Amino acid sequence: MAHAPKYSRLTSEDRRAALEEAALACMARGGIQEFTIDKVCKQAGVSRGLITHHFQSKDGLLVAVYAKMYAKSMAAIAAPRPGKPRIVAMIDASFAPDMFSREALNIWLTLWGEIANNPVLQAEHRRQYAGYVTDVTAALDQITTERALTVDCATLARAFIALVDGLGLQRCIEPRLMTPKSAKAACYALLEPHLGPLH
Amino acid sequence: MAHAPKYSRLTSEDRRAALEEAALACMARGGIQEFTIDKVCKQAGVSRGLITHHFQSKDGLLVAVYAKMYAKSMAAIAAPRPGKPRIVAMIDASFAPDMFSREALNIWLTLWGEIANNPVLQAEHRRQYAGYVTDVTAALDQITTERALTVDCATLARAFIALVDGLGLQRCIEPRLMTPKSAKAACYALLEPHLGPLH
DNA sequence: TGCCTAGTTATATGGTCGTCCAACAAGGAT
DNA sequence: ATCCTTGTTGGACGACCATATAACTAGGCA
Repeated sequence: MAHAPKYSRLTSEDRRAALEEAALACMARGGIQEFTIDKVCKQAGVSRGLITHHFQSKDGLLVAVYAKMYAKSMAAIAAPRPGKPRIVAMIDASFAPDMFSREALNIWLTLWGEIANNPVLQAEHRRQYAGYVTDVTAALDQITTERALTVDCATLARAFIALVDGLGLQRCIEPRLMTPKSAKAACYALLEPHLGPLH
Repeated sequence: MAHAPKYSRLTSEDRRAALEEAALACMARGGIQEFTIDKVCKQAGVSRGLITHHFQSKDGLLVAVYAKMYAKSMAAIAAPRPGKPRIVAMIDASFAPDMFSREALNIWLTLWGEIANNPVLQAEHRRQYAGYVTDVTAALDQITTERALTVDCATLARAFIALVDGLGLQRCIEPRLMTPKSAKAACYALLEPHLGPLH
């Protein structure tokens, strides 16, 4: 009788992805307090040593988690919606259930808190964030060129991003008081006076 | 020869205030990682047992710290500036050096992260936050009644608060890229299209 | 079938965490 | 000058933390 394997071996790539997802689940559940080696490994169903093996250190996992969260968000935001301006597609994506949930926003809030105090993560953030600003600016530029407006899109983009982050913060802290609908309305209240009607 | 005292005794009130200030200094320096009993007491120059004695638990200190930070901010925001509308005074205060510093904003970011995951602090937040929304709404109402405008001030207030928080978040993470000047400009870009010129 | 690589487990280690508690002493009251 | 309240000290305690390391084994390959 062949003995059943005590565990399954994954490729390095697959195991890394599984650990990153487990880490996201932990962060979503309880913020930085749940982001410990023990809890992430228990969440993933593996033993404690694997994080050191695949990510060298806890900071290494943290950077990978940030990169994964960033990639997910950018992919959702970049998805085009036929017939709609890019900025409208971005707004729709930003406040869709997957991204505007307490769980997802709790991950972002946790990561922000780490970025502010962890130099390693701060470096990773700098590397990624510029791309987001560029994308939003381009989406605003699309409108202003179509409509021959003279608006400082870079500045408006920074304000828009801050507003989206702030709305997410409030949603995370008190989901009942900040609905996707009112969040979207706040975005249009900022943009439409400068760009004209968007929807 | 009279022996020198080994330590000085403060009133319960004074010692509590000193410990709260020490906790704020720790949070400003390094977020939640620096907010430990050992580090706060070392910052205050007292021994470890005092926090339990004056606040019962670490959570008790956390709630007191939140209340103190909140009171400081509300006091700064509520200070009137002669000849200016209240909302302009609020904006000026929100982006003054004391409140728009990386240190102060790191405290807020830390507290937000805790509010999202700590039921005790969440309860304290609910108790305090409503007052802030009310104050901002009233400041906006002052303009709309003066100018006979029909604007949904409650909704605009929520958007304004989210924007201020988001601007603070960006300032905390990358102080160089978010100056007080550009932050104020973002606020006026949101409000003035709905209220008319404010400054 | 047997080997070998590399993914995985499990334990050890030294440090830090929050809380508890008994002893101590400062400084006002008498 | 002595007492007493209460603010304060500092060590004990068990739990948990991140990391290092040695032993184990799954599964591909020859």
